[in-house]
Amino acid sequence: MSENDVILTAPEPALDQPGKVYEMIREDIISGRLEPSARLKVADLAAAYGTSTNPVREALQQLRGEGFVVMEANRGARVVAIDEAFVRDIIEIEVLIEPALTRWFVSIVTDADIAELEAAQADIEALNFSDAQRHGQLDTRFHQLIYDRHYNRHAADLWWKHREILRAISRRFPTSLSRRVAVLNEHRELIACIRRQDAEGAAAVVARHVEGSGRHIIEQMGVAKRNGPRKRPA
Amino acid sequence: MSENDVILTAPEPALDQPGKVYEMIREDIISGRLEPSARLKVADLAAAYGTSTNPVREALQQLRGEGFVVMEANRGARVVAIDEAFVRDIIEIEVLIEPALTRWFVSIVTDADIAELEAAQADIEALNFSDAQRHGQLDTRFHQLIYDRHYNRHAADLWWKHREILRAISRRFPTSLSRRVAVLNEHRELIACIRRQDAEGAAAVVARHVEGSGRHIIEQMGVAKRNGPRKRPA
DNA sequence: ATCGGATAGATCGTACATTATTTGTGGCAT
DNA sequence: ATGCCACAAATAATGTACGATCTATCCGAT
Repeated sequence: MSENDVILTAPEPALDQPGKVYEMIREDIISGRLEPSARLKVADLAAAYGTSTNPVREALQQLRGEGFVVMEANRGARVVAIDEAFVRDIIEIEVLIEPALTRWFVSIVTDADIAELEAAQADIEALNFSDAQRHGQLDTRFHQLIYDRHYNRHAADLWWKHREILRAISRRFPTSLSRRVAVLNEHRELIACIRRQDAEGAAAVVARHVEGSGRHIIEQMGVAKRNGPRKRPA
Repeated sequence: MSENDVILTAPEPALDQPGKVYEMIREDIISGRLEPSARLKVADLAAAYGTSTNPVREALQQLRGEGFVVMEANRGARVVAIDEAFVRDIIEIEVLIEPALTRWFVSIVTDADIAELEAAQADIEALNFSDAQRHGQLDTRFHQLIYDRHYNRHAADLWWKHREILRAISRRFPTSLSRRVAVLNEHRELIACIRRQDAEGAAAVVARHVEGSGRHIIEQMGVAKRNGPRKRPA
């Protein structure tokens, strides 16, 4: 087994429903069980997921189309390599899209929406950073409340895809205390802007929020690299 | 054969190279030979392209990941349906991305780049609308000169994908004279802004350019619809 | 050090089994 | 006679198996 082969060992529970291989591989990429740049051999994956090679190949093709997997002719598939440039590219796009989605949300927001946002934010604050995983879920939910309302499904889906990628990356690194505090403050600011119908203000906060999130991830990636490439957290 | 089945008849030349089925189907979608919402039966496609079902299935999965094809479980694949909302969604994203890409281009542009842009524009004007197909190619090339220089491959690739989709749609409708004149003017304005290092001006022109293009396509779609759905141009 | 064969693995093809959906049919009750 | 439900056949997607072929990579012989 070479340096970065597939590392799935547990033969996951057999699947019955069609199309599930795709979801399982996708989930394993997003959750980090399949590391960036890990080689994806169809035979190994088929064995790991308890299917034949054909569904695996189709799943990989779909993931390729979505950008989660890169394939070279006759050289097989790999999980997409994630470096600083990759994160920066995605963040730059989000800095454009998220403020636009937010601006529109402000124009249609209801009291009930704001109440939901505040409830989500309260959940986050109640958690108080005790569980990074759960925190990520709640944070995603907070923003989802805003973006899922938008009529532009393409933009919302794009956000979601980027979000999942970033979540996969973030999971591999710790979130600094200062960043976590900033997240809470920015959320509060955002709610305040929305409440007073300040679309531009909300958009500006979101832009700052996304950019800060990206900068933090890139910094953490740099730290990890300087500490030497490692397979597992020390 | 039901109302909207696959309409490819000519068995295209046999393919030898791997991965070509994908490109051929993609090209047939983009070129309009496979109409929006056309059903894509793997057996038919396999016959049409002279291969077996397996490569076709994988190609469809990849196209699904890229958004050119939609699939329902156990119900097969269709070319993505294209309506006004679809175009509007894509255009809204491009209105955000293209100005950003342009802004950066202005900051790194060289005299040689400007010369290339002017040459491309001269080609377009020399053509003088005599060939709509060729015009589209040249127009794409013009913008590609700007966007391909950008370091953000994600954003540039996204533009390219959207561009191909829009090209597929545009091909089905005529471009009005007034729109064609506007395109030329906007290109000239854009070059002027770039030449004087006016990043904001260039971004504004591009935003207007994209929005105008989108509006025109949507209008043409509306016209076509009011004239009654038709399979072939009268 | 370079060449050439051996091997691993990807790609593609064929054939067939399984499963889901659609469609058609017939009986039954109203 | 009309409408509705159950069941069966047809259609097509999905999954399995296996073999052929091609490419890249590794390794040993020159």
